Amino acid sequence: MVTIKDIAEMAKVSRSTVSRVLNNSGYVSEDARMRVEKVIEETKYTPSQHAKSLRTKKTKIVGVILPTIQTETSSKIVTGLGKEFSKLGYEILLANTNLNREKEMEYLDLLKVRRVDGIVLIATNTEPKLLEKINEINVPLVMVGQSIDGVMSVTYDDYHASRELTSLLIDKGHERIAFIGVDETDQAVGMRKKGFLHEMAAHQLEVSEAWLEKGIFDIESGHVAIEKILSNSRSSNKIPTALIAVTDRLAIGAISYLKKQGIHVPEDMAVAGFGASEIAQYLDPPLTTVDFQNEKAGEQAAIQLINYMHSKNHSEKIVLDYRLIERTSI
Amino acid sequence: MVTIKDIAEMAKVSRSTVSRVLNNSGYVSEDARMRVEKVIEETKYTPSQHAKSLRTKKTKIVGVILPTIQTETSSKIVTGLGKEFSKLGYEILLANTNLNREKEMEYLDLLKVRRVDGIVLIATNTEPKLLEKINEINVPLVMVGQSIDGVMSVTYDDYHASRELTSLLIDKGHERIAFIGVDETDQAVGMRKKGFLHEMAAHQLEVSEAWLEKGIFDIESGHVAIEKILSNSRSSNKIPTALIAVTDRLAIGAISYLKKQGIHVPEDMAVAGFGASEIAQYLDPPLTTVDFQNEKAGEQAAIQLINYMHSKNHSEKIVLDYRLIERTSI
DNA sequence: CTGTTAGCGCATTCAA
DNA sequence: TTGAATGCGCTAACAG
Repeated sequence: MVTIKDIAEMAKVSRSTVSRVLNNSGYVSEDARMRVEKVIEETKYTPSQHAKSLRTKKTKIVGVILPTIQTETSSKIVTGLGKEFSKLGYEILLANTNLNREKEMEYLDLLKVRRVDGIVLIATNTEPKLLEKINEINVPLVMVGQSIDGVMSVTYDDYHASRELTSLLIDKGHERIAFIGVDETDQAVGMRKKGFLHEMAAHQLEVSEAWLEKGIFDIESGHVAIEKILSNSRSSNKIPTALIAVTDRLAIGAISYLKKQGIHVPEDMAVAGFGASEIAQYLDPPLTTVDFQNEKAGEQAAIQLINYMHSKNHSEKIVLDYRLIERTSI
Repeated sequence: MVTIKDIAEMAKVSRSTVSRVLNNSGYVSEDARMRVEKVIEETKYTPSQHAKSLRTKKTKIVGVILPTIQTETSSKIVTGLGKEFSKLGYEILLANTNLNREKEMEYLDLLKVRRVDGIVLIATNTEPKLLEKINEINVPLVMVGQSIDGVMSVTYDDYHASRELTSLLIDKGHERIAFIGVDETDQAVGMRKKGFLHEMAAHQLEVSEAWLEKGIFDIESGHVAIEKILSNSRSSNKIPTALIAVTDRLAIGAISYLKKQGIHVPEDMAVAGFGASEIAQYLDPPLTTVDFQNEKAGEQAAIQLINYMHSKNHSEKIVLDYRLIERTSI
């Protein structure tokens, strides 16, 4: 591999001069610059970013830890991150935990070893051990989707979005509303449940335990959850007339089951989700959902991290706006 | 930042010894090892991968260039790649071109600058300029989804999958089949069209130009394409009874339009796609599609690249099997 | 405007 | 079993 030394010799200048033309820094005579550029062109020389990083202490790499890349949420966030980071010449080192929480910790260490300039953590929990590790590695870090005290973050307004969605359903005359949530260690998504419960309470509407189920983040579990809800509530004869699922995928799974059972959406049961997945509008019926602007979240997180790394002004916590998308599934 | 030198001093040994315990190489007395490990633990020392790379000429990073992360195809491939690479301690540097072809070239250079050990290119074209650049940078590289002579690759059997799908439709009595393709520079997807045309020809079935349209890789353009096909063919009174779209998303867009027009699927028009997207089975009606096993493609590509990098046996070209998934949309 | 020098953090001879 | 010395490829004073 050809190095800066080779270029220097071939162009009959010193390595410093080559470095100068490489980085456009300091004075270089037109003559010298030309010679150097010519040699670089001829040899197809590409400087080693590693050697450079070793000197400058900047890698221009940011690590992105995520639970899975196979959701629209994650991929949109990553797209947003990429847009902003690439503007400044940062590249993304991907750390996919595949929903394995221990790996979240491992990757934090690993990214430190890689000397990334910063880390974006698309987290699924807010356990104390996580905060501990974050402090230990001492690398600029921003969380997306979850929030911990003392850590920069970009989050969604899950709570109010959920209240508003619930309110919308109530306005439409629904009094028995079912809810499919997820594991409670996900605090952010937990706020969707809280918002739902509060809004119901605010309207003096009771929520039966029979209407509350949990799924994981796939379509199939939406299917399973609504099945349980129906069987739970059939005995009490209090069958819900509406359903809120914390993700579009859960909602899709639920709708699929309902259709198979001959239960019409929205006539027999209104259904709404969260996430504004691309597919939502093409479903039959089109799905009511909440747009959390994931791509924008990614962009904001990138900007926030960049500002921090460059010690510019940066906000500690950013809470993004949401947008209710009402469609005919309710 | 604490370095190997600090550790050496604190443990009262030389840097070489620290290096030895770090890499488990050479002889180290139990006593010395203990002291070093203790200090490492206390100081939370993490060795710099950059300095290490500079010496060893190995970065343990592979670059992945892709057109967009926001498709199931890409994200599944990346998941597959991640699985295999992480087993060997390789990390993934993500290079998202956002469908910008010039960036494909730029990233090839950039990854060279980063001294990645290898590159996975999820390509959308096979232009000569691309091959030129690949040869120029001279970094181990494997393509996924497309194939060029002299470049390692993992591809799908687009051609036969398409023929088989077409054949299935013909068996079901369809004689007028429409086809939504994409830009022809995508050779791989182009084979799906070729397979379709060949199978039709093999059955002496004519294909009207009016039934051939193109979309891009989103749902909306499926919508638009089928609209055109219908208006094209209405005049000739040869309205197709079936439709093949080269991706599930195109098919979904088409179905959405058909439903709005009161055209029933599959009674009035059978519809099939490619890609086996997760959503396909939950559609109404469930979509017939072709599973190309993208995650496996990612795994295979990773294995292939790793073998090449370690100069083990590796196959030049891998063609993956497909699986036809027949559902009630046809 | 340019070259000399030093050193980033580490692995790897070579001697001891 | 250990340490001293060297250099990976580059940037950044500093002196000229």
